[in-house]
Amino acid sequence: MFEKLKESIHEHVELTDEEWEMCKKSFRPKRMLKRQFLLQEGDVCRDLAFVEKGALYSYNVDSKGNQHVIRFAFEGWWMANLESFFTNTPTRLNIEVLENSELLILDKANHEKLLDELPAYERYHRIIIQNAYVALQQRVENALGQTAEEKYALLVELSPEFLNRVPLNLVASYLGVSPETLSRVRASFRR
Amino acid sequence: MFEKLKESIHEHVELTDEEWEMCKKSFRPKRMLKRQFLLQEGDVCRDLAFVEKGALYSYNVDSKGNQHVIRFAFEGWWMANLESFFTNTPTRLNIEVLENSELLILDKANHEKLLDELPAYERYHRIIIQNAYVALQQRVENALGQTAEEKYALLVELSPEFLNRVPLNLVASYLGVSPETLSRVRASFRR
DNA sequence: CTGACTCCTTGATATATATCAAGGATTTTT
DNA sequence: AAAAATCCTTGATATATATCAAGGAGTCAG
Repeated sequence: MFEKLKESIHEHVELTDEEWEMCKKSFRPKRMLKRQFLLQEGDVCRDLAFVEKGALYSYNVDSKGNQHVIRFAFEGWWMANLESFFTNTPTRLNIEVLENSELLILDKANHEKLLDELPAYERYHRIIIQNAYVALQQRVENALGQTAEEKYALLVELSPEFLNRVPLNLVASYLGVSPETLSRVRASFRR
Repeated sequence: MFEKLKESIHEHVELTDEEWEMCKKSFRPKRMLKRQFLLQEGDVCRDLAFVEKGALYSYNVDSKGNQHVIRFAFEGWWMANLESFFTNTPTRLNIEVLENSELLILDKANHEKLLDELPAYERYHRIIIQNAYVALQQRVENALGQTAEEKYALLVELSPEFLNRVPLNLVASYLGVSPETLSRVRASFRR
């Protein structure tokens, strides 16, 4: 139930057994079904979610009602809307369950307690957020000035796992192209 | 010479006078002129740069030779390529000086020393990177599914200071539109 | 098992933006 | 002071992609 979390933490920092126990106790397991919302637009994000099993995605809805996927999260990944979480403001993003999932939920009070009491957790969290920043910057780099075909080629190269687990209309949205355009690009790749 | 840095740190954490002295000593002041490179594609990024005065921007160059601006940095901001910095791999980004600048340079060894020896610095750095992540995510949200006009409107609302200090061809690049399109959008805003 | 729903693709057409070209104003360099 | 370079805008044309429409295959719910 905490395997992936333990693995993730140990990949970056070392915890004593007591520290690990304290850490574990701070999380609340939560099972969610496909299509359920972890977070909805207008709410304040009060938790960080770690994905033990399953998949989530975050998206916003524009003024015309179109969804735009910001991010996916699979096993071993964290998901939240950090802006809302840190500033206590209503979120503009929705977080929805893509596959039935087992999550570990860390609320703000426990997060801050761990930051105060476990220096290793502060370091772990800094590293996680650094890595998230780097991934997001790569996403920006891969989008600017690229054609739909170039975007798809980069996705195939860097994150082929998306294509196995995510419906293509969500992949298209994540890339910033229409589902029809993505279909045409995929067809041209098969030639 | 360290005013903005002190201000930035004190905005988030408290340092004793000794801690501040230790911190100050870790930075190396550097003056740079407009058009000089702080970092060039292919090099490994070995420093973090804090902007005391002036402006920088980072960009990549695509296969057709077009520049795509990823980020600007003004007084009080940090600039680096974090991917290269953390992984010791050659950078795909260039960092160039937009206005004559006074920078405070923190190399990796000093950065890690501060992380190890000053818990307040680790906390400060975590907060800085969190804020950077939030800003970058907002950039992604403001780009997906938006027309050129919507992108410009959001920029005017959220970062009007860019328009005062940055040539419009770089603003256009940052927004992912051509300079001509940006001109047309601006003309329609004046009506 | 059947009907409803979801997912994906393809064709036809519309459109937002890129590209190419040109010129004027301002700034920088000599 | 003059020449060169940079910055910005506008006009004309090209094109990548969106949009609308339709249909087939697979999955899910009843």
